[in-house]
Amino acid sequence: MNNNSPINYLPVRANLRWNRADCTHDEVNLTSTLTCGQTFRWRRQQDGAWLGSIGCQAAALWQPDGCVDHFYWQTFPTADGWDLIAKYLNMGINLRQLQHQWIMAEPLTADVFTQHVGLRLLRQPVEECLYSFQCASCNTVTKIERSVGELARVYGAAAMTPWGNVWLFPTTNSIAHASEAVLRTALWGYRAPRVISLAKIVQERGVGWLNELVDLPYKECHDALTALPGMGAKLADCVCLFCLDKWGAIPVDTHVLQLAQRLWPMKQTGSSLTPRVYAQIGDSYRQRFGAFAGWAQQILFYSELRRSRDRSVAG
DNA sequence: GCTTAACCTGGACGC
DNA sequence: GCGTCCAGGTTAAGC
Repeated sequence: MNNNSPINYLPVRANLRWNRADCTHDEVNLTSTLTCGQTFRWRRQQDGAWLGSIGCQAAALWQPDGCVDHFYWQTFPTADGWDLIAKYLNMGINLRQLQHQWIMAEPLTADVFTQHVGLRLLRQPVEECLYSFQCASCNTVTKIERSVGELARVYGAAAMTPWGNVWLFPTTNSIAHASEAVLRTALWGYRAPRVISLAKIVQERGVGWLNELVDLPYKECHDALTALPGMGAKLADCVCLFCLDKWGAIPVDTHVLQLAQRLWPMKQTGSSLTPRVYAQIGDSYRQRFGAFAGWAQQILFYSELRRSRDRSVAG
């Protein structure tokens, strides 16, 4: 059975009791949401369940193929952690209404938004996002997934689930004490010393410092993050957008740059992603899509990522 | 303020 | 089988 097969029977596991979540006004497409490049550690099991972790809990999610108005969930080891799931999936944000506004504002993107209904932005634990994206530089999504998975397997704690152990993301303390040699063998390469140094600095300031960034305005939050070693504008925007509720943040990478240049050619922008071009691209998204521009950007990014994958498969 | 090179590594691709 | 290129970036040096 491959992972693309339609699986429309709720997985049955010993001692597992699924909870159902109805989401009439805040649709969810689990597959696109968990594979759109904002997180790297959710794995689809053979029975169709998605298995991953959120902070210090493991979680299982399941949804019939093609369905976006409900899904099933459970958490481990503490069962029935709906608050955790709801916060993680940003339930309460009316995505359909947003997409309607985006299409009205930018009809060129209508096809993309109607193809990807239910792709939601996650609200991830800051530590996982901060350290995972350290691995993204000059890398492929497949290799980032492997590297981050190895980091968790070696330095994370295990949580038991009916599918077996799930490795929780390591704490700042664990990463600060990690071995550079071990991380290098886990495909982190030259990024290994960077992530360890970053963890040491966060450890000195206290992890609370990271979480308190959510209270700052976007600009101050971004400046605080880019002041950290190894954190450029793009990674800081990833953390702002995926963890700290800065929904107007636009992480501009090669894909986002190409997409913007194709959709909205700008006289000034060159092919290099200089700070000026970076700011121009971000502004062009915010002008079109408003306060939730980061949500719109993620859907457009996912579409561009799939386009680029399809091109490479087609040769 | 812009460009360039260095930093790791494995998969894809051409030969 | 082998060589080359490229991939969600950051940083520092040189111009």
